[in-house]
Amino acid sequence: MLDRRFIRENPAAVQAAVRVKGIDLDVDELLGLDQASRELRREVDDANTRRRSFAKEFAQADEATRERLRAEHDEQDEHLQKVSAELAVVNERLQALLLLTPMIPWEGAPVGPDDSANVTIRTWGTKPVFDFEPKDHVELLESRGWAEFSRARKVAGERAYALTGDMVLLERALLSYALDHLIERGSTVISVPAMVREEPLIGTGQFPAHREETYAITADSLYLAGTAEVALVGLHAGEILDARALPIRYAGISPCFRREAGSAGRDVRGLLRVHQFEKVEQFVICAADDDESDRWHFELLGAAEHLLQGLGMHYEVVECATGDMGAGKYRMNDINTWFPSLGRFRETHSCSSLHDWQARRANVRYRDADGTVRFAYTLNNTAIATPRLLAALVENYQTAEQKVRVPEVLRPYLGGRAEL
RNA sequence: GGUGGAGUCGCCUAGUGGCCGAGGGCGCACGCCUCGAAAGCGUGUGAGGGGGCAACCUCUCCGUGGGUUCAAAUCCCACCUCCACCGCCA
Repeated sequence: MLDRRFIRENPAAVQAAVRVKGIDLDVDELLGLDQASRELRREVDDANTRRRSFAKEFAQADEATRERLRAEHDEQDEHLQKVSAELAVVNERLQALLLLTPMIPWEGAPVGPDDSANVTIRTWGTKPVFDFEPKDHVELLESRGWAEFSRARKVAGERAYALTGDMVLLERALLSYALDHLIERGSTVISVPAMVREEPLIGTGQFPAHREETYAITADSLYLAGTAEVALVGLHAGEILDARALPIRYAGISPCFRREAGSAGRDVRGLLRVHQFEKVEQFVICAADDDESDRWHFELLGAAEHLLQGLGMHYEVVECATGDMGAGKYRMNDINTWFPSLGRFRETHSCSSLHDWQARRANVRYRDADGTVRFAYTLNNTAIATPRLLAALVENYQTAEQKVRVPEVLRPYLGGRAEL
């Protein structure tokens, strides 16, 4: 969400952002509503001023005068009611449009409608070379008895899965590896609610634009969050933080739920796109400073790369295009990890800077050293999302004997085992 | 699921219809005092919006949303959260 004043003063920049991000938003309507809202507000304010002085007068009047005043009041009150109602209508529509306003993207972001316009900015490592016919993760897991797919789908429908035996341990190892590394880098580990209210979903930006991607628990007016980010933003919603408390750095772990409504029929096989997964998410709330935000962006990205390098996984980092990054993002870098079975990279991480777009929605502020209250900046990045990364891992580390070699960094979490 | 209590400007608190357009204390900031500090004294100290070149004027917010009233922190209704107890329970 953008600042109303900013929109008023920079309509062309907002228009441009709407265009390159492919947002369905009528900026002219927004500007008109902003103007109308301010005019009506002025009228309501004036009416309230009169109402208040009227009450004073009434309190001091004698009974006869009061009778006369009551009649006057009805007229005034009617006007106030009418204007207030008009203002409420305008504000409701205005707020709905404001929630759709996009962050102005970084000027270096490739302009394009979707991820086809993303640009690879570096790659790390090399493709694994196999002297046998490698299996994809589904074949491998099934042949080793490491997963249940059709049985799980009997229980929970399409995209459901159950990990078995060593796969459970390997997944847990991946998560532990990520948590331990993020602690070392200075984050606070935190496990957060996966069931959340509507407010934090609006706060992060999932709602209203992506409502259909979220599971609703209607009986309790709760939703299943698609990422720990929702709770992490929500934790500090409405707060005015002390500048000395910043940056706040979290490593949040939670189950994540996604309806994948927009991807129906795609990647239905295996573990690539599932409705329920586990994720360690990096999240930062920092001061409203572009340079500082950039530093954290690369710190988060660096942490994710470090984890992948430790695992010895071949990956590429891409600069995401304006149409791919989402409304709230200032800048987004995805990391795509190599999947031998696909013969290509596939998104496993996403690092985003949102500047104050998210903090403004969630009302996360801080008091600067000079006493000024500002909206904070927020950033987030995947550390480990599994089972997608787990699938990549087993595909990359499979042997001719259908075993899986364990990367050095994970062995401490698996009782020192070098092979599964 | 049930019963009872509570939610006020960072923290604690006063406030049961108009004097609240919210008082006090703590904390914090600045000043005086001091060689320096502490103590003491003094001054200031919530957020958001609108108008004005400006000093300034003005509106909204006492958990949230409605309602009653000329007038609501205060009365009524619903909800949220916290605390205590009862029931159930991994």
